[in-house]
This record gives sequence, structure tokens and C-alpha cells, in this order.
Amino acid sequence: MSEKRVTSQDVADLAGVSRTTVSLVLNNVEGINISPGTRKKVRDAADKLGYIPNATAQALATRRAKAIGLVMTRSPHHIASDTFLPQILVGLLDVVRQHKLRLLIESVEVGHQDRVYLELARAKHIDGMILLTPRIDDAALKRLEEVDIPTVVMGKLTDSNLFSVDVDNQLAARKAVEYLLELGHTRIACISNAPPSYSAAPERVLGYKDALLEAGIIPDDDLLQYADFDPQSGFDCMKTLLALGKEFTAVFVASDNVAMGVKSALREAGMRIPDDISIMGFDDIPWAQYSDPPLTTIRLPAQELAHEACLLLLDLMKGSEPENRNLVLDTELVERQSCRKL
Amino acid sequence: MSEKRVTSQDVADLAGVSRTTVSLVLNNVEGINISPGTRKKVRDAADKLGYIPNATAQALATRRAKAIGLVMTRSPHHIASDTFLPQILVGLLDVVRQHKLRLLIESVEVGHQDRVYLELARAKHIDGMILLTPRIDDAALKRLEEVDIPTVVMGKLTDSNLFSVDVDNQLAARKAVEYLLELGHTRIACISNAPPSYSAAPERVLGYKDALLEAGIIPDDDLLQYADFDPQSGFDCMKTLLALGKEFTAVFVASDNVAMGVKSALREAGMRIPDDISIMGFDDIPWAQYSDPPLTTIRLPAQELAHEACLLLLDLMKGSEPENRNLVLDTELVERQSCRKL
DNA sequence: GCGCGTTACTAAAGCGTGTTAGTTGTGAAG
DNA sequence: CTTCACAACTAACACGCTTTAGTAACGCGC
Repeated sequence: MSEKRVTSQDVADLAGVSRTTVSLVLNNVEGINISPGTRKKVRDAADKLGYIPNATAQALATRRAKAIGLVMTRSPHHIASDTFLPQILVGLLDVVRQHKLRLLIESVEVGHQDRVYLELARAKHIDGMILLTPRIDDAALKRLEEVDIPTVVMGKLTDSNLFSVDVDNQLAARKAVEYLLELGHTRIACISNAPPSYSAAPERVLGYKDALLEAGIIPDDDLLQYADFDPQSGFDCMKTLLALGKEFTAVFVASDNVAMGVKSALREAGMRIPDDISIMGFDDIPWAQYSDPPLTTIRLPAQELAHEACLLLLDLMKGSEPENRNLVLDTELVERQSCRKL
Repeated sequence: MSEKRVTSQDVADLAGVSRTTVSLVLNNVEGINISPGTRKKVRDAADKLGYIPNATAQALATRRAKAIGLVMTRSPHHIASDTFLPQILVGLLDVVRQHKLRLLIESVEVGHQDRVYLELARAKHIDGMILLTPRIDDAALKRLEEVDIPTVVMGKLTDSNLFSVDVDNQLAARKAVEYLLELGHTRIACISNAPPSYSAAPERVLGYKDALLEAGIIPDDDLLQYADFDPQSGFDCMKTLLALGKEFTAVFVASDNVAMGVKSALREAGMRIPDDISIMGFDDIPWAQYSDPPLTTIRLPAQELAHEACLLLLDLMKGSEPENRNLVLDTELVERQSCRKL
């Protein structure tokens, strides 16, 4: 309480040296000559006083905040129900801690992007940022490329030359649908994870169509629906699909979270999984394996993606420019019990 | 790129005033006289240059970081599968943004608490912190009370006089079990959410016993199991319970997440919900209403808890000392279809 | 014209660190 | 005995802002 903040001056006084020396010793500055005796005196003094350097002052002097930011451009509602967020945080925290950095979280309301990106960058709260699933049509992204802050995007942006980390959504979706085809399904519906403006959504749809075409099946646009991230939207999509009255024996839902709602709608309609309809998910959220029946899905390595994104960002912050701007991690089909042989 | 950072000096030069005036105008300092003309000149200059004050320098000068920290004392694995984290973040972000603060996320490895708490506080990265579900036996908590940084704990600590925000776990659990009793169940098992050392776990068990005793039923310790946060542990607990061979017609699972695994185990054993056994959850995670059958549970207002915790923290940071150190929010029983009348 | 309060501003001293340029003392080479 | 490199430090400026103490100008009553 009454104890004042201890500064490097206090340490210097106690050790009988200058503030400069304290700084040089405690920061282990290379290529400088300080006698071992003095080094010890400084260290002892610092220990004794419980000296903890003021991070703000350090940041001001060094011009680096020693922090990175995780920026989410989604509505609060979508963030609240984002299954991967905890995993992403863990992936980031892991790297961040090892490098003695801090992690800042920021969410931006749609429409206010300009200022936030700029403020974060210019105000030097952070030295680099990781952008989470932004919209393709985010005009501010263009402006972002002009800002001189290192940035890594989680989720690829076709029309941008920002650095990114992602999975091959199209390929993964194709694998998923090929699996259904192998089981003998030919009438396969598709419910995408999000509106087409979010980059991953159209890519997954493309993979779905790829698989069908390769098998000689013409995709039927009536069997294609776009959900909106949450279970409720999946519920609604499946209702619409069922109301059409078209026949389908399997559905590829490009998000496990959405699939929860889809299953709910199927249940209400009295359809049994996988007896009456096979369902294939995407993401492998933690509950996929505990759902009834356990959901066959595509595993998205969320934590690893965050991990790699963070490492890439650190590279950029160091000034190196990896030649590979777009890192792609592998997905894996996890076979459970929601799909059956026809 | 080549454009240099614009400082308040640049604004002052362009406006033809001093740096002091710029600061006074842009910060809307009260009780100071600046002519409207000058104010406009300064504002125009700032706009024209796109001036964004350097937050680090501001922090150093004002001695406030304008940031709060969310500190989690749990293992990466537990964080990664924490269903409420996204909601908590949204609750915090909401308040934080309105007050133009930033949010820092920090996770602490068990055993390293001392330094982290201290460093965060002393280094002045943050002006206040919110502690998430710490263990009761966290020795560093004692030390934390000595640190002069405002702190709010989410989840009550019996043995501490820190400020806290929580629900009444015991009461909520009692309500849950009373509901089962009203439906006619008398043999009711209980699977707690976590090991007894985590504060919420024993409280919920107490509520369970309260309800039974009030109904004249002696709690049978064989029917009581402690899970460990995740579905797998719930699966294991239910296996153990079933292996005992004791009769029970309902089970109160003090965590929806754990309940996922419990249901999985019941399914494997060929038992139908709610026909063969009624199941009552706790938390109301987003997937509870989409599970099969939709889970009857106790709603834990995670987002509101975070919201209130943040508001309380802001009060503390302003220097006020609310007389009520422990804020308790209401829970609500959400009736769905996993429990049936006996 | 003088004293005085008020308006409208500014000079300069912090905030706590990093870092450059420079100073001192010492031993060895010439 | 000088010269010079080098080890071992330090003085002082820079970082970009806030804020206190102070100054200049102005109107006003007498």
C-alpha cells in the first residue's frame, strides 16, 4: 500500500551504480563490458527491492508494445457461440507466453473497422495482429494493407496479399462429400456454414460441387442452403430443405455447430440418423463425438492454426518475410456413426 | 509506409498553438478556458493529420494503462474446452469497449501464480484484473490480497475477502433437485462438475443434499460422483455409477458439458432419456437446447456475470468501495425434455 | 493610469525506461 | 614518458504525452 513503486533509479542507488548500468545488466545487452562483480551487485539490489520494470516506460522507450492483438470482426452473438475461440486462445497464449508477450483482445463492430484497425496499429498498443475470420467484403481490409503493422489472417482472403494461415476448405469439403459418395449416396444436400461473403463458406461449397461433378452428378442448387454460424440457422435451413420435398439421403453440413440445429430439425421431422439420413459435419468441435449418434466430421485443427498464425506473426515482427504467404494445414476425416452405407 | 508517426507536436505546429493546448482540447479537460476558435483550429489540424495519440505515452504520463486483464488459472486443456469462455469474453468486451479500455488475456500455469499476479500489477500493464475460476487452495490468492491492484473474482472464494461475482450454486442446485423430486423421483444420483477443490463443485453438491434431506431422503454417497469438467469424465462417472448396480431414476449432472459424456454413457448402456432415466443439467451451454432430447438445465448467466464483474471492477478502479463485496446473480431453471414425470 | 480578476494560452517538469556518445582509468606497446 | 586501445562505466537525450505553475493580454471600476 504505502510502499512506493520501485524504479531502476532505486536499484542503481542501492547498487551504487548508474541507471544505465542497471539497464544494461538486467537486459543482458550483448557486446558491452560490465564486470562480473558489478553485475552481481545490480542483480542483488534488484532482487532485494523486488524491482519489476515498468512495461509502459519500456514500451515507450523501445517503441515496441511487446503485445499482439487478436481482432475479431464478428457480432457479439457470433463470438459468444464460437466453439473454436477457446482453442484459438490456447494456441495463441501458448506462443505468446513463451515469447514473453501479451495478448490483447479486440472485437470490432461491423462498420467501424477503419478506425479500430488504425488506432490499434498507430497507437502502438500492439506490435502485430491476428485477424479472425473477417468478411471478404470488408473494405477496411484494403486500407489495412497500407498500414505498416504486421498482420496474419486466420482464414484466407482470395483478393488480398496479406499473410494467412488456413486449411484448404475446398479440398476438405471435397473429401467429406467423396466419403458420402463412396458410401453410395448420390442425392446429397449441402448446408454451408455461413453466408457466402465469409471466405470459408463458398470454398466449402465449391468442394462439395467438385466432388459431385467428378462423380458425374450435376449439383442441384435447390439442395444448397447457406446457414449463419449458429444452430438456429441450421435448424431453419433444414426446415427449408425438407419443405422443398426433394429427395436426398445425405447432407453435408459445413459446420458442426450448425449441424446441431440441423439434427434438431431432422428429429422434429421424425427422421433418424443415420437410418433415414446420413449427416456429415465439419470442424470437429469438442461435442461432435458426444452427440447422438457421434458425428462423422472433418477435423479442423483450430489450436494448431492459432499456434502457427502466431509463429508466423512473430516472424513478421522480427522483420523476416517468409516467401510462403499462405500457410495451409491439413484436415482429417474423422469417421464416427452419423453416416451409413446406402 | 514512409509517412512518419504524427505526434501532438505536429498538430500543435499546424494549428499554431502549443502542445499543451492540443492536449487540453483533445482531452476535453474540464474547467479550463480555450476559445472556440482555437478549439476548432486544433481539431481541424488533428483531423487533417489523422492524429492518433500514442497510447503508451499517455499511459506513462497518466499512470493508468487503460486496460484490464482477464486472468485464468486453469490448464490449457481446460481452457480449450471451456464452453463459457466466449460468452465471458463478450460480456467483458462489451463493457470494456464502452469505457474505451482494452482487454488483456493472461493464463497462469499452476504453481507460477506469484510472479504473474505481481508482474501484471506492478508492471502496470493493467489497472485492474478479473480472476476466472481459481482454485480454492491457491496459496497465491493470499498474496494477491496484499497487492494493491483492484481485483474481482468470478466464482466465490469462501476464505477470502476479495470482491466477487457469482451465482448461488447451492441454491441453484437445490432448485434443480427439487424439480426432480416434484416429478416424483426419489432415487436421484449426482455427478458434480469438478473435483471438490474447485469452489463451485462442493456448493452444488450441498444444494443436492439439501433438497434430498428436506424431502426426507437420506443422501446415498454411492450415488455421488465427482467429474472433471469435460465430457469424458462424465462418461466415466456414469459408467462407474451404472456398474454399482444401484437403482436410480434420475441424475443431476452439475455441468452440461459433463452431461454430454453422461448421455453418451447412458446411450451405450441402452438407456433412453427420459424414458428410462431423467437427466438434469447445469449451465445451459449453447448446445443444451439442441441435444437429443433437449436438456432441462439451470441457466448460468455467464455473459451477465462477466458484465457485472467488469462493472464492479470499474467501480473499484474509480476508487469507490461498494459495501456489497459479493454480487450474486439469479439462475433460472430451463424446462426442456430430458426429465419426465415418474 | 492603477490595481485586479479573468481569459487564453504556454514553458517546462515530470512519467520510467532505453541508448548513444562520451569520460575515466589502466596496462601495454613504442 | 608518451600514446593508444580497451575495459568499465556514466551523463544526458529521446520516447510522446499530461499537467502544474506561470505569463501575457484584456476589460473594468474608480
